[in-house]
Amino acid sequence: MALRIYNTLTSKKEELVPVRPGEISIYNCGPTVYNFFHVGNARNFIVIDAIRRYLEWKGFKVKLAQNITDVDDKIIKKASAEGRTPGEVAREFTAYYFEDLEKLGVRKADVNPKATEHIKEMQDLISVLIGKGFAYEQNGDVYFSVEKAKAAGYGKLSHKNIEELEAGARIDVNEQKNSPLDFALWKKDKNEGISWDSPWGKGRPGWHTECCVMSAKYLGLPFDIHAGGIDLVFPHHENELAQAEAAYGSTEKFAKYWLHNGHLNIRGQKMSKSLNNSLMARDIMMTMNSGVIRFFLLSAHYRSPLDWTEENVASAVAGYNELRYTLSRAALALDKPAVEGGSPDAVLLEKGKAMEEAFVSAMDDDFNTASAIAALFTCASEIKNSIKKKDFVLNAQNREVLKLAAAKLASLGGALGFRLETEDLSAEALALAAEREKARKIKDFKASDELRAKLDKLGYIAEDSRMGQMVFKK
RNA sequence: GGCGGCAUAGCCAAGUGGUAAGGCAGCGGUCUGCAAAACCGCGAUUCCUCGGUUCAAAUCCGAGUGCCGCCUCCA
Repeated sequence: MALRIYNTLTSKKEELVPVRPGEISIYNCGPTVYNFFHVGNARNFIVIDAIRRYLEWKGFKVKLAQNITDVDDKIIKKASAEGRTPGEVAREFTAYYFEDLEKLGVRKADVNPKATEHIKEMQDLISVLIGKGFAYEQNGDVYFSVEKAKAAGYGKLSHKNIEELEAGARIDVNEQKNSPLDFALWKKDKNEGISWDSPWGKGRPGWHTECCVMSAKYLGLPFDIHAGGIDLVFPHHENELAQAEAAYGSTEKFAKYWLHNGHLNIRGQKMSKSLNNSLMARDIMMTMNSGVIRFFLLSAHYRSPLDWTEENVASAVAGYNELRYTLSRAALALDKPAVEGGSPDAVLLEKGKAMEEAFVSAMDDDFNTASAIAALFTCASEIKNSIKKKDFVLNAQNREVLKLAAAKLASLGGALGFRLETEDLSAEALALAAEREKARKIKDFKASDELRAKLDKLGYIAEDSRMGQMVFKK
C-alpha cells in the first residue's frame, strides 16, 4: 500500500513519492537557541524522529537536516539582559539542546547546520533576489517584496490572500518597508554585538533566509519533506517558500511536501511565557522516563492538538509500562528451557502477522501513531495471552513463535523510537534479586519484602508470578 | 473582522458511506504469603444539535451551537 502524507500546501493527503527513489530528505525547523526547549518543542522533535525511524524501518534511506537558529532577536535580547554576547548565549543553549535531545532518545539529525555558519550563502541568495527584482535595499536593510511574489501565489501555503493580510496588518511606526507585508532579508547592524560585513553594510540576516539556504545546501533541490510546528506555517514557511520560489523558479523546485505538527497545550492552555506555564523537557525528564514522554506525545495523531494534563500523563505511564513489561514477561518465559509435547500456537503466529499489517497501514496513512500504538497493544496482549494459556506448552516450536512475536513487538516499537527490550539489571539489583529468590524459596517473606523495598529504592520493581520472580526497571 | 481546524464513553483516542479500534480509569471474578501484575467478564442502541441526500452516515450536504489555532515572536 502506498505511503500517504498530508501536505499543508495542498491541504490533502498525497502519496509520498520521493524525489530520488528509495531516499527521503527531510528538513525540520530546529530550535532558536535562547532557552531550554519545552515539551511542545519536544513534540516536534519526537514526531520527526518517529517518522524518520519508521521510514528507515520501511527501508528508505533518510537524510534529516535540522537547523539551529543561532542569530535572532530573542537571543540578542537575552544576551543584552544578561550582559553577555549573543554568541555566548547561543553556544550555551546549543549544548543544552543536544544534551536534552539525547536524553529524550531522539537521534541526532544527519546535519545540524547553524545560521551563523551560512552567512555567505544567505548573502548570495539575497543578492540573487535583489538582482531578480524581488528584494530592495533601504538604508542598510534589505526587504523582500511580497507584492512581487503575488503572481507566484504568495499565501498559498498558509491559505491566506494578500488583501486580507494587508487589511489586518499592523502599522509599524519606524517602517522603512514599501509594504507592511514585506519582510527583512538583511537587518542593518544596531550594535547588538553580532554582525557581518555585507554588500549593504554591516548587519545580520533576517528571519526566513537561513532555512532556504541550508535546506538547499544539505539536501539538494528539490527535497522531499519540509517540516515544523503548525505556528511556523505563517509567516515563516510562507516567506521561506516565497524566497525559494523567487530564487529557484518554482515551488516544485523547493520542497515537495510540507508537514506541520499540532501544538501541545498545558492543562488546556497554550504554553506561553506570560502564563508562565512552559514545561521544559529537561525538567520533566528528572521525574519521568523519556519513553513515557514519547509514548504520550505519539498517542495522538501528530496534527491534532494534544493536552498535557496529570491524568493524561498518568495514562501514558501505565500504557507505556504495559508494553515494556510484556517483553520482560516474554523474556522470563523464554528463559526457561524448551519442553517436549504440546502443539504449535498458530494463533500467536497469525496475530503477529496481522499486527504488523495493522501497524504498517496505520503508519502509512499519514503517520497515524495513535492507531499504530493500538496495534502494539494488540500484539502485547496476544503474547501475554499465549504465555498464560493453560495449553500453551513451551516446546521448541512455540519457543520460536514466542520469540518471533516478542521480537516483532520490539521491532515495531523501535520503528517509533520506543526501546521496549528488557534492560539489563545493574550488578547490585541482580544480587538483590538473587537473594530475594532464595528468601522466597525458604518462605522467608519478611526478608523477601525487605529486599523488594530495597529494589524499589534502586528503581526496580519485583513481581512474583507463576513463572517465578520478575525484576525490571521502573 | 478575515482565514483555517476540531466536536466520538469518566479521561485520552482511531475510524471519510456498510452498521462504533485501542489505551487509561472504574466495577465484578480468577490468581496470589503479601503486594503488584496478569487473565476473564462488564461499558457509547450511538458519534455536539437540527434538518437533508442514501437501501445504508460518526463518516456526504445545509443550518446552528461550542471549543481551538493563525492573521504579531512562538515547535
